Amino acid sequence: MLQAGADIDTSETLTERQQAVLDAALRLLVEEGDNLTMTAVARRASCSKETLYKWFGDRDGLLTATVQWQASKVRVAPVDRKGLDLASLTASLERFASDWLKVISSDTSIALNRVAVGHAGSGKDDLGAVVLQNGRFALARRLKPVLEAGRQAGLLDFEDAETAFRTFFGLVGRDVQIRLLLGDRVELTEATIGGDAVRATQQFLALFGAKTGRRATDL
Amino acid sequence: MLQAGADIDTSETLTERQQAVLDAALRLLVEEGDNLTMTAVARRASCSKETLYKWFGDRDGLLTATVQWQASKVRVAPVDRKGLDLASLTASLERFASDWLKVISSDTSIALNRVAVGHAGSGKDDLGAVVLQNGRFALARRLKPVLEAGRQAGLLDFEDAETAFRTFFGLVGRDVQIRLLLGDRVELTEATIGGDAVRATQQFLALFGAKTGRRATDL
DNA sequence: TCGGAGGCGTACCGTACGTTACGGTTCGGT
DNA sequence: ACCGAACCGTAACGTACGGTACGCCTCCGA
Repeated sequence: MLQAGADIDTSETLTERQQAVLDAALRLLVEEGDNLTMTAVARRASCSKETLYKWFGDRDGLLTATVQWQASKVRVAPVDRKGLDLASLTASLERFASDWLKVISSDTSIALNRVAVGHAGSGKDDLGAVVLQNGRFALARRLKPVLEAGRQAGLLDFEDAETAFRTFFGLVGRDVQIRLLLGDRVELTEATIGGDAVRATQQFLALFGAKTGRRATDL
Repeated sequence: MLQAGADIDTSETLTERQQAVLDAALRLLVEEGDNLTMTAVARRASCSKETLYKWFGDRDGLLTATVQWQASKVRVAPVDRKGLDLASLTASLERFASDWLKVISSDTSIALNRVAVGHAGSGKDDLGAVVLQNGRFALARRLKPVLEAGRQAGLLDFEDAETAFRTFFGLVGRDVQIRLLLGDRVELTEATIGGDAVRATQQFLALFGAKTGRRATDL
């Protein structure tokens, strides 16, 4: 399952300067992809290579630090589940879907996923694990409580929250992420994202909504 | 949309020997990922580097040739749509889902997608386009006629075949592909694949099936 | 005022790898 | 038997880049 300690805080023990360096590295990563050089990072960050190596060990260390730094920036607050009715549940789901689509279509997410996928092949570091933890698994951790609350409120009907989540994930993402990663220019405006969010939510409610007392299957 | 001439036949104008070389390169690609060297390919294929460069130009040429060679091997026959009823439609959809899951979880597919994703960042070649054409878009081309036939037979109800296909795609794949690409060890046995195939098909039919005259939304 | 720590810039080293060059060998055609 | 083309194996070249060493500057505490 590869959940091995990949979500350590790591947000602190980073001085201002180091964060600035990592931001520069991140920007460069978005522009250049995995073929960014230590020299380029040093130049962009206006620091010396020696400092890079002292702080981050080696190239892989810098990369993982960069990925974790970006991950630590997107921590969001959990949703409140008081007074849950169908409208608020729907709104929550739509918001999750919309946020998620915005994230995976952002330049930095695409760049980060690209390098992580590339590195996942020859397992020198665990960039893939880090990205997974702060991407797909973080989303699950945040969404599952909402789903459980919806079930307890009698609005949703499912047996396994994990399965329900994965279906929602599929309905929202569809082919978007792989197409973006492979370089396809998918047009994702605010409008289409919003439309996809409500569509996915409606489809999810059609499959797992409990109000009619009938559902498709959950197997 | 990036459909630019990426599905040229390219299956011929390849001598036996060249195909063997590409097979060796493919095997090496699965083992080593994108950090395979020309020397390694030459050694594995028992040919000289000079030959590699004469045949394929440069490293990128060899890589694209390899990807296209693999793509040309998976051409499958279209499904027959005579005598379509709910049972046969269901079977077709389940078969598509099952085949698709088997493909994306195969070692070679994962390796190919990894290098394509990696190369999609710095666009020197169009590996991403090739993979996309022979992956996601090829599946769409094969599945859409089935969906259309299902609609004409009064079994399915949707407005846009593309949208319906993308939903099916999402229901089948969910988070599997990105997790595999990122190095997560997803357990995909024959049994789970089969189960996922029927689950996705049932969910799809629940959303787009026309028999009850009611569908969720198609937006 | 001074000394040392931290950090910048840069030159340098070693190596891996893409690419080229070259001698030797096989093989089909004449 | 001979010629040339295709090809194998390998050596060699050039370069890019990861990693290190060093000189100099700045700042800060004593």
